[in-house]
Amino acid sequence: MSQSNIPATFDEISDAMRDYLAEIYRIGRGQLWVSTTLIAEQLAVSSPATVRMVRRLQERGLVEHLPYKGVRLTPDGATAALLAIRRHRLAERFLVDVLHFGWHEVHHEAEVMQRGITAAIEDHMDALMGFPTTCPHGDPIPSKTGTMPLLNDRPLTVVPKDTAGTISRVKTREPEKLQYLAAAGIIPGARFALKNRGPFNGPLRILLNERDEHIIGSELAAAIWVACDGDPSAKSEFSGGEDD
Amino acid sequence: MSQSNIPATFDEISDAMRDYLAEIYRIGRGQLWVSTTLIAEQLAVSSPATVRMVRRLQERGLVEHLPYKGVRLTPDGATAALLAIRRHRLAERFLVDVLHFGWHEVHHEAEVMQRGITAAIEDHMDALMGFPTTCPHGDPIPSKTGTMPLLNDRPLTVVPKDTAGTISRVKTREPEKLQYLAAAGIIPGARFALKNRGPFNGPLRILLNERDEHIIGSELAAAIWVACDGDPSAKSEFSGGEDD
DNA sequence: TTGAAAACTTAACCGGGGGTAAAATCGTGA
DNA sequence: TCACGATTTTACCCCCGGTTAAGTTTTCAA
Repeated sequence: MSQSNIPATFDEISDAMRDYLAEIYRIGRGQLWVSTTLIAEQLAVSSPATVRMVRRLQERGLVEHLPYKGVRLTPDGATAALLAIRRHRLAERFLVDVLHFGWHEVHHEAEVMQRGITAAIEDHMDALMGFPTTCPHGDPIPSKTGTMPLLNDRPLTVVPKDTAGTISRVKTREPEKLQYLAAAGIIPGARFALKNRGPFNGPLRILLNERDEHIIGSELAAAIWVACDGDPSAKSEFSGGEDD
Repeated sequence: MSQSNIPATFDEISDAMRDYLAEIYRIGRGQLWVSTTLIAEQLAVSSPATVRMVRRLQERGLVEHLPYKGVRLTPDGATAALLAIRRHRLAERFLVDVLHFGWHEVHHEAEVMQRGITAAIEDHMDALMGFPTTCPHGDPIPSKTGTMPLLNDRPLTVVPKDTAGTISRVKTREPEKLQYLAAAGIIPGARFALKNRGPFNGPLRILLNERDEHIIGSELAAAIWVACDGDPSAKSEFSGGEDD
């Protein structure tokens, strides 16, 4: 019963509510208590707006709120959040694959585009693209039933020297960084091998696709997440993702 | 100056305002005085809601309102209306050509989809489809500068016997009719020749694409608009279109 | 331990967009 | 010409989602 009314909830709430839920999921990875002020900052609205919205979401049973402590998604809230994130990531994928946008410009466009996606349009987009499993930046696309595939990946910055694997995600929204990375070929799916690591968070030297060598500063490296060869391919505590 | 601020106006108004402007254009073909009650009926809202919106649009210089007489678009209002209609018809075309919807189901979907179209997305969609000039039902798509191409066509019901030409538009939103017509091949672009006309608004007999014969009742025929061979190819007082 | 700063919430207000009920106006037939 | 019915507008109400200003509560450092 809780299973069957899940899509109903999603359709009955406003775009703004979906935005808040998705942001709460993003910040707290679907589980943690999240501060209202942080939500407000991320959504670029005032704190009072957030507090009032949190109360509305609580009345609908989508979040729990402990005043002065934080907000946490209920199971229903998490499902709604995941369906919202699904639309966003599908939209990003669509903008890149079908409408030929650059991956650095899709975040904002997708935010607007989301509002124009009905269930039917979502299904047609999904089918046209062959049921993609990730957004252009590598973040997994939640299923239609509201479950998030888990990736077992980590930031390049914590990978030991002489490890090889595959670029899994690029966790930044900054267009300049995204453009630079795309030009360098550092995109999800590319093969990498970590050759060297400078001291004190120094630059990393990687071999890309067994061909090109790149030197990457730590700021950029922190945005690059990778799946290392030999690691099991699921279950990660970083599953939620910071972007999108 | 009035030319250059036209897109600015369009971006500064709400989705609801665009809906009202498009509806006023549709009813009055961009020129006539339109009753607030009629607008309300078409948009399925109350009269007071319409009157209040008309006041807002007037404050922005997009309509003129003579109380108890009616509403008329200003040049700026007409331009904004045409840009809204452009988005709607592009969305319909996109849903049919790219997302493989049936033409009978796109009207409502396009209404929602409109809200998610930015200027950039509009341009990419337009280019991907090769800059289409009509929506799937044959209505012309206004240009980016807000001008409506004129079609010189008329309802099949007023065409004389033994005339040949091309189906130009199908002016109905009823899914059943649209499905029937599509199955019969009566779609914009198809060739027709009017063979016979029954008395007293009786059924019409047409030859389609020089191959198939169809008998069409007057109700259906009223929805079929055609361009007859030999007619000049522009300038029509029916230019605005009743649907979409 | 306590008091100031920071974090968070409440209160009060605004505009957009929807509704109903009642008043105003228009047009027309007696 | 005048009164009645239909059309249209005004007056008030609702909720949503945003704001700033003014409290609370918590935290942290002296």
